[in-house]
Amino acid sequence: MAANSQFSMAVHVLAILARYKDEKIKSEAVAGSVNTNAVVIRRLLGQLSQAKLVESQTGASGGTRLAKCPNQITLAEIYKAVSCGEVFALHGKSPNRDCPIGKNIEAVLCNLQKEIDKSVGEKLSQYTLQSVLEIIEQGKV
Amino acid sequence: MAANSQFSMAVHVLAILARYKDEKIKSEAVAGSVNTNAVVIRRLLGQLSQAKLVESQTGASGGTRLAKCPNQITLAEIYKAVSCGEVFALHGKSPNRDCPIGKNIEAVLCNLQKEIDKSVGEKLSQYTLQSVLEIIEQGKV
DNA sequence: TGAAATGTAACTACTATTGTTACAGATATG
DNA sequence: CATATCTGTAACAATAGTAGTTACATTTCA
Repeated sequence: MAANSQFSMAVHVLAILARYKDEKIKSEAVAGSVNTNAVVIRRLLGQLSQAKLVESQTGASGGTRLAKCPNQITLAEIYKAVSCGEVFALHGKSPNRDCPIGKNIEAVLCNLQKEIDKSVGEKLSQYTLQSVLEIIEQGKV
Repeated sequence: MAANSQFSMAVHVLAILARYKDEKIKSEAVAGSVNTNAVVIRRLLGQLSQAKLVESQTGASGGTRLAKCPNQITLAEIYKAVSCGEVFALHGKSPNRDCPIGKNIEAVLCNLQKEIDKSVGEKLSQYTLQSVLEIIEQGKV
């Protein structure tokens, strides 16, 4: 259970907030749907809050709600907010610069990485939270 | 150093094999360029061998060479061969099916995951090992 | 036969994620 | 104002995946 599922959880959490967007939702309630611990949810909400996607209120009768309309939040923003990192990682250690390949491979891979990330971002921006919610509520995929 | 850099290493390794494609290269030599241990390279070559991208020969004067021409190997094949997994992971625990969102979110995310993976695959198939090698050898990116 | 190479198992070290407990701080409400 | 309630966050354990390393069986050439 070490694979990064923050994006999945984030979409789940935001879909709940979108579904009940006139209410402030408690982290405990969200945790019940996601089936995890409330602290895990609050950690995630912290990232989404920094990205200005949600607003939280502390204290009694506090909770969290969306900071923007569901149709103004794209999946790309969510992905970026939880910074899942890159699709693939570069070398841990630097390649040997005495080798003609090792000398230049990093720059090439780095550019490729950017290109892939951009491509993922473009695909994800085709969906808004609203559109995802609608698909979920229709119950058909 | 826990991030998955197998794809990066695989491209590096295959670029070397492509650069010297008339010779059998020893894992020790490849490890020298990648700046890692020869066993790490052999593990990687094992995956590439299963994907029929390389051929290895055991024994004295053994080594590894490409099983196909560099212009017949796309980065998508390489990515698939080292199975970096998906761009994002689904929930670890199953969501609560008593919640209208939790009930359907998995199917939606699963479909989205497939779509993103397909999009990455399409982008990666735009590049062949040959084209990457040329970029590397030009020394400019 | 022996040297040299791959293939692979086993182990350690490191890192990231998740889950959990604990508690400080904020706030609505009686 | 006092208290119950909720968020924010620190600290720690458990789990798992990657990389690095050692060791050794197996294969093959000379």
